[in-house]
Amino acid sequence: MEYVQELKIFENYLAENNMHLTRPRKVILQVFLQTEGHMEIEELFEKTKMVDKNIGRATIYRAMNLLVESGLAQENSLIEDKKCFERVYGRKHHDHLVCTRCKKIEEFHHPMIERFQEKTAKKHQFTLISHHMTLFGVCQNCNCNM
Amino acid sequence: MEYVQELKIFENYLAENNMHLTRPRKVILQVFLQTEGHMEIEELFEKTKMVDKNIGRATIYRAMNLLVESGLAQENSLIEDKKCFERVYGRKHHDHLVCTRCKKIEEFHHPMIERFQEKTAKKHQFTLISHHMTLFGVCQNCNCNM
DNA sequence: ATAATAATGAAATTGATTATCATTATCATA
DNA sequence: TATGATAATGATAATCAATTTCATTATTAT
Repeated sequence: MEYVQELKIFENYLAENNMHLTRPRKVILQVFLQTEGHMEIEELFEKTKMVDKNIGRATIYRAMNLLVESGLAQENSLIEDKKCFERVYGRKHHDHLVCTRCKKIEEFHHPMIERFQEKTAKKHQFTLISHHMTLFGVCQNCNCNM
Repeated sequence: MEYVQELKIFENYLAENNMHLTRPRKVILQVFLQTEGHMEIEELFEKTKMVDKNIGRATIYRAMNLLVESGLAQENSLIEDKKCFERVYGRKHHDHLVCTRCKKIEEFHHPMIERFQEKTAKKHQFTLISHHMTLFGVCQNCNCNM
């Protein structure tokens, strides 16, 4: 079994809340961890079906919420009107750059922006919890093929 | 009739697209312009009902899309799972700071952040079109009453 | 005034997500 | 390792915002 750390975190979270590490949850965790980048429910549903075709969509929704609550996953709102998840444990914080034509997603991190966000929050007397920042543009490839 | 500028912009946009400035559209524009801050469809629906109780929700949805397309309105995703609009014509660009407890929304503008966003896009060879940036935190008032 | 066409409102539809509920699985305890 | 209390599951129904459909009405160029 790979992803020992993540499994332990999930187990702990479940135990703390009197929940069980069931087979479907194990499968969903594995599929989630093995998927690169951003993923939608439907993609996870298709992939879990390969492993166990009995796992239903509702269970995916439920399990993904648990993964977010346990700190392993993060929900992004990159896609309009759809939930979208990505790994967060063991990965550095980053924001996103989305090509509005081909939908390609790139990640970036800008420490100065983060610092200014902190300062802005302080100036408004807010205790900063998190932020969403997404830049929308046209990538080089799409720019050339216009 | 107030908001001569805005009305002219809307009229132009409609004319350019072979669409008509109808009474419902006029009413919706007025209600939209007279509403401060951020508004949801339901709020606009209630307010237009005061002026003309026959205007339906579908017409509000359709008109708001036109207002966005004409550059008078902007759609924000501050509220999960719901459309949210605000005036954009004649107002300065700004981003948002949302209190996660009382849902209060404050506006801010940070030129340095904007500049770094530009630089980041350039570095990734993206032609920047727009961005979403929202900071989530707890406002002073909510912090005290915890 | 009158065609040609656009817009409307009511109702139906969509599509993602959540809730329900009977059944099944899990696990601490005996 | 059996048992019973409880949690989880999957199928299905329900929800809810948003969109589409469509017969009717309004608009505008002529």
